[in-house]
Amino acid sequence: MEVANQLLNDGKAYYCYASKEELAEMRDTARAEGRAPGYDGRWRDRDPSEAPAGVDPVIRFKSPNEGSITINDAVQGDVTIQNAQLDDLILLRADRTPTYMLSVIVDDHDMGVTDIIRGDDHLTNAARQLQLYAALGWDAPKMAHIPLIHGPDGAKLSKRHGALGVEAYRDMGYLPEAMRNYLLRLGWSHGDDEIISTEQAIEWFNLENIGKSASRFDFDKLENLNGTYIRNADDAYLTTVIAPYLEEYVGNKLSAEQHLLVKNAMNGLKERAKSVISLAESSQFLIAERPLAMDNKASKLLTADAIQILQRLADRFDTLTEWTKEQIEEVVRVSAEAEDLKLGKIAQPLRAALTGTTVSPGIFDVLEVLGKETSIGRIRDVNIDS
RNA sequence: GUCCCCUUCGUCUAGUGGUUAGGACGCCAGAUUUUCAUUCUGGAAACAGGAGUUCAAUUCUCCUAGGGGAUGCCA
Repeated sequence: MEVANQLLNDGKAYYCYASKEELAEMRDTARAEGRAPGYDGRWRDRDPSEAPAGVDPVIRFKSPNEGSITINDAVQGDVTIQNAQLDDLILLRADRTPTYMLSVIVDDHDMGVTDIIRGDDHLTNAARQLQLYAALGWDAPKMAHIPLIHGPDGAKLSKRHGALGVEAYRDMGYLPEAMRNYLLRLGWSHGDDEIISTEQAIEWFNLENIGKSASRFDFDKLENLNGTYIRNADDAYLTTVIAPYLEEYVGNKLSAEQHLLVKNAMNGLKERAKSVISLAESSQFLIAERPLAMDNKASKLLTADAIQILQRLADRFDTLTEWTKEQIEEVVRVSAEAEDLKLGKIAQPLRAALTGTTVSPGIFDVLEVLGKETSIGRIRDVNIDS
């Protein structure tokens, strides 16, 4: 690369023939003596004519040994590092390819990058890069080094740990907007504000309010945030989001009617979901084939007595000419009275018959959304089963 | 080892030289309720420790401890 050659010509870089073994030895002795570890600069001023035969040299940067360099960081403040602490880094490898340190510098410069925001694990790199910028006579970009995010146990995030890509969080059922809100709040604040939309975040975000300490990833809070975003989300949008899960469940594409069915039930469904996954699961009963499979708790509710009561209820439903929530509720309440039962006693078995589970949106909503035919059909299915 | 950074409830955080140290998640209790949720009310819960500056320190300074990061012919 020309930049490396330019530094070479300016006497700001040099060839180094040190072997891997020598390097390891330098590190060991430096550590033993309590000095800064790293290359000791043995080829810094040596003439290339002394080079050992058959060794492809690397090109090292002749970094200043005296004084110090201070990084004017937008979040860390002024951080000063002694130049002596920084050894002569490699610019070009033995095979003439550039190292990361050289690449970023010239890339950023060529691309006209003005601001660098990255993890604070790059803080010492910043010092080295600043030296390089100075040697090249280039203006250094503004820098901001933000704290790292740790795993739930306080350890550094790793592949084993939860530092997964965004797709992983999507697959766990987190909405992108909830994820953004959570991450934003992790290390940055705007007073006591917690729920911050993406639009609001764009307007408010700044570097000054970024904290300096590392934070832990807390799934409980993420989940809570996810729940509130789901509750506030548009029904049609949520239906689209869970459609793929439902299609996997039924094994084929959702029909227009099924799609509509789910959308119509969404208002009650989203109220109790904390993730896209659980939302999809709680929606399954809507599009399930008759007869419904009962889960354990549901079948326990369907005693012989309960089933008889439900059949009588179904008969009453038959006589309805209008299938509206009000009509349905009226019939159920009247039935309960006629059977001398509390509403709950009839609502739970009914829920079991209609959904196959013990958990669902309000029972009248379920009835209405399912429609007269399906509702009565599912109730009668229960009779036949037993 | 050396260098750099960090430290307010369990977690994410607000905050000020004088506050009952605030909010959120979680937790506990209660209310509402056809299930589960939601919602509402109340509660427990923190300024890491030690010096110093000051009439007064959570807030300013120093030290200690603890945590994190960097120490590659990786990026």
